[in-house]
Amino acid sequence: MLKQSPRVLGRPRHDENAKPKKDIVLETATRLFIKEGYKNISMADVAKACNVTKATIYYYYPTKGDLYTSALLAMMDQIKLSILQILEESISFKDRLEKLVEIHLSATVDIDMKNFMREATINLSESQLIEVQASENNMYKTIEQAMKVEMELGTIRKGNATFFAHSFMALMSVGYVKDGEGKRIFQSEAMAAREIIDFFWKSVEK
Amino acid sequence: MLKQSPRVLGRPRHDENAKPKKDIVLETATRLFIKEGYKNISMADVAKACNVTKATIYYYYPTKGDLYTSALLAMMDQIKLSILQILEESISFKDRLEKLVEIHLSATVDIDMKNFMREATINLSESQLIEVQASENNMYKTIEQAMKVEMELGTIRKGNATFFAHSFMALMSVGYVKDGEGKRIFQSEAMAAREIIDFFWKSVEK
Amino acid sequence: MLKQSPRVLGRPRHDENAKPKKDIVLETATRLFIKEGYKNISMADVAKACNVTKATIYYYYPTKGDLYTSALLAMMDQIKLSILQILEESISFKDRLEKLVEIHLSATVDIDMKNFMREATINLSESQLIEVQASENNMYKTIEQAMKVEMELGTIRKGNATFFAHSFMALMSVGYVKDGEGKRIFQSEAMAAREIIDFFWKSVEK
Amino acid sequence: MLKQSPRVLGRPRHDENAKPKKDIVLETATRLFIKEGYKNISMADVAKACNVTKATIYYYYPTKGDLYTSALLAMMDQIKLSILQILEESISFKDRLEKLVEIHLSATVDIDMKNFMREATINLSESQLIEVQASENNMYKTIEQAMKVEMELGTIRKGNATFFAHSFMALMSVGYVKDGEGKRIFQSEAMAAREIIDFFWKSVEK
DNA sequence: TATGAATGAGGATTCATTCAT
DNA sequence: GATGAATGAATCCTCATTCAT
Repeated sequence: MLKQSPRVLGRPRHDENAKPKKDIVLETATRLFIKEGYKNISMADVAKACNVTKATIYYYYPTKGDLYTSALLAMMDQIKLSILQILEESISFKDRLEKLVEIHLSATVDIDMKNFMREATINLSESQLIEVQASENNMYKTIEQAMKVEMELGTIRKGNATFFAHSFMALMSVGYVKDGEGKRIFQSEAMAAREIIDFFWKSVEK
Repeated sequence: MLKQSPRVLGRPRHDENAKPKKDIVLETATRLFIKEGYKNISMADVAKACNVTKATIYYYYPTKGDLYTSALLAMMDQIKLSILQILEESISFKDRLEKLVEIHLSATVDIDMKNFMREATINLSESQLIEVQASENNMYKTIEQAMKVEMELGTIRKGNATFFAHSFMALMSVGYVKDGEGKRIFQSEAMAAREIIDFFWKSVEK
Repeated sequence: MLKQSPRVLGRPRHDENAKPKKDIVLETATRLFIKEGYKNISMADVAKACNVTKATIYYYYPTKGDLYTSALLAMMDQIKLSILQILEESISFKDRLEKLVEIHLSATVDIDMKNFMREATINLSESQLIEVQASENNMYKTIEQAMKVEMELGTIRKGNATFFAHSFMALMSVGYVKDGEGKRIFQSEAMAAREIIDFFWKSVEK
Repeated sequence: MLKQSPRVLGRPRHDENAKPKKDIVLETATRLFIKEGYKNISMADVAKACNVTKATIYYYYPTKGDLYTSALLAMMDQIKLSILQILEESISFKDRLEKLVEIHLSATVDIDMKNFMREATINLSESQLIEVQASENNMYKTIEQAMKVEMELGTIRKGNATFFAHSFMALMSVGYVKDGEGKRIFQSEAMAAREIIDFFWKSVEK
């Protein structure tokens, strides 16, 4: 009788293409935390979604708070990067902002920073929280910096750049809004971006 | 050292001046849920804060979800009422909006509707969720309606009133923002309101 | 405008036909306990089914155990009475037994005495248990007595009357049995009674 | 006085001679459920009796219903096996039945299948109940099958084999009966078995 | 007679975390 | 590296019972 699944003997060669397990865990956890929040996702949930055991996760991330911290940092880092990239393009500032909004609305289900920061405040340790806050601040500073530059260039009126940056992010999140019947109020991300930036621009133009 | 006398079983003697316990529970729970969110507040926490036992809370609210639902409904109702009241005053629309922002920034720690709705989505039952969504919708409709009226009156430009309403609320919540060092970016609620409405008004004026 | 439901003023005349509340409670409780057992029925369940408050039940029955005790006693008493009545009829003993079986299979969903006695043993106080056991014994003694009489009369063979009585009751409960597909193994109570008594009779006839 | 050393966290050192904890839990739970029933035994009771924590039990059995289901299945399986074994012996059918009864009366405190099935019906989930019912059916089918064989062989009269099987089990449980004073009505399991089978045999012999 | 309000004790279940292997 | 086995503390919820009215 034939053996069912013939496997090569000995230690399996490491699959070069396989992602390190640590990264799989982080990505999976990030996705879950975004969807359901810190308290609604258990370490068991993450483990199951990764097809590993809880102990494996603890091997890489000493506490749940650390995993959450790592997830937030990675996420913000990525957002910051993508913001930087778009802001560097050589189209008008207004067009850059519009592109930024469109891409973000397309890329994610409502990543609400305020939410993550709130959960961080409540659930993380002091040191973890400081890390996360620094990263968030960094992310906002990126936009703030761009606002300052454009103020200097005269593209937009002079004003409180921090306030402008936060207003921009706040308005961006309106793109996700659904009305009373559960329908998006915009037909596409592109249209949402257009309307949002038109609105924003009126406030900041000279 | 004196032992604290343990509460007694049975119906307590009624104090005419006392607030109904059901209201105390609701108010306390609302406060806690606002501060820490659904999952971070246990029924035991609420009970302790009310100085009653858990069973007492269950006497009035059959599940934690029901308590949360009631808290949200009451809160939204109150917000809606206060919005209505301010919007009815006989000062200019811009001034009414400014007053609205100032009062809300003063009255509460960041009541972030998006947050509550998110927790509702994740944690409530279908029927509870529907109730809460209806109430939220109602609240927004109040502002939307005012926007429509002012569009007709020609005070503001014609546009998507739903979008205007949500943008207004989104910008309002910028008033709570703190910068990298944990300092509020506005010195007072009045100043925040002034700046926010100036910003908003540029977007909506004719 | 008309008042909605005009009621007669003053204390309502006591409805002579209305059953005393105490009896309603007992009957309702008995029905529930039979269907679901002691532990699966809460005082709240009973109260709800009676349309009164828990406190009302406690007004009549000082503890849940007392309510259960009363329910069992009433039930056994009634069963004993109906047994006595049937056994007194002037038809052959075999026919009396058959009638007894048929009537009991028709009257109730499987009233399994062993079950009640077990729950009594586990949940009742010493004194309550003694009462119930006495009553159960009494019920069995009724049948036992009949067996003895018939032994004397020569209708059935001489043997252990206690054993006969219990065998009779055990066989009676086979009438409720369902097979693997959930179908009753007898088409009617009458047929069940016939088959059961035929079976029993073979064992006890001379 | 010595404090009992608290159990330590984490995976305990493995003792080769020790029974798997999963089995210990199942056996203990079975014993307790038999004695006191589903609702009267809490997970804490089981845990205490096993000298493990509740969490350990949940590690192996995801719900109390699952534990009960497993316990019933194991029990019925064992009973079925022992029935099969005895029925295969090369002594007369009547002797085999007698042995079967004697062994069961000796082996257990009144394992009342009807009781377990009732608690199952009330407390288990649909799917759990189906499993248990299948297993119970299987157990009865074993006896039924033997009855059929003996009918063919002419050892007993032809009749409804399902009814015979259930009657047999019903009569067997009479062996546990105690009279009014709490005394068993038979002096020994052997005598009970003898009397029960004599009784049963009269009903089924040709 | 009847009830509304409240409690203390427990019961099922979840979860972050630990540790020997 | 990765895991299986186990825990302690908490969480939501139920329930028998009590007592002023």
